[in-house]
Amino acid sequence: MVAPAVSFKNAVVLFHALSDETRLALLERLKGGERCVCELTDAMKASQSRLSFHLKVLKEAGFIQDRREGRWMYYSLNPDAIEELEELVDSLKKAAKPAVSADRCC
Amino acid sequence: MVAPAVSFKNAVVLFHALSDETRLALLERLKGGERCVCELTDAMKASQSRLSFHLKVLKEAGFIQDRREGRWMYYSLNPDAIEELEELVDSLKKAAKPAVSADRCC
DNA sequence: CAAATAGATCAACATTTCTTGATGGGAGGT
DNA sequence: ACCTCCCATCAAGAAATGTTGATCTATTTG
Repeated sequence: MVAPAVSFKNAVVLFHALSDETRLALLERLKGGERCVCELTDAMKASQSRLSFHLKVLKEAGFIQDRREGRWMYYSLNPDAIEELEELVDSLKKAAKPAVSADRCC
Repeated sequence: MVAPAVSFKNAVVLFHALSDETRLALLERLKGGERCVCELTDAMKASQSRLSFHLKVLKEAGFIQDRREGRWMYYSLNPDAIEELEELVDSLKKAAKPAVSADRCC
């Protein structure tokens, strides 16, 4: 048994999290290391609640983690999710037979 | 010059195309080789116009190609797009410095 | 040419996602 | 205790996506 074939649900969550410019920009920032929300709102010119929303999407998809320190929240990348993503993309690559057209259709 | 940093647009299109169960299922099918639309509508139980819509999204993102043969349209995977996707995921991986927290924020 | 078939496209509606501004909660500072 | 700051959350509206059924186009067949 390799893949349930009907559980793309998780993949959908991952890809959806990446299907937004603001969120990709956030990840790009976080590649430089852990950042607190205020730094992020400054850097990208986005309202606080807007960023909070996107950070939540990224967090729920598993791409980032948060850590509280006093009144600041620090966000950082979670390497595990990126690995999971790699595996997904990898499995996409494994096409059975590139050009073999099915015998007959309709 | 490596990346414009403000042109995640293409990445967004790619990831968005993958952020849907129906579309992932379509790609999965196409991994078995070229398929005509009628085969796909049969296999996945989806209305013709719905599939047509999703195939269009995948095509515009570059993941699949179509080829006409008589009155049938055959769709197949486009390896180039998958490679492009791999590069994107790869660039996500290249975090500058994992844990180096920024000095001070707010 | 007419009828039939495969599939794209369109318009209307439903659903989801994003944005904004307001409110709330936890942590420090005084 | 009170005020302030950082941030999450909520509610309402705006915008983007997906669905459905109908129509249109291209192609083949008679």
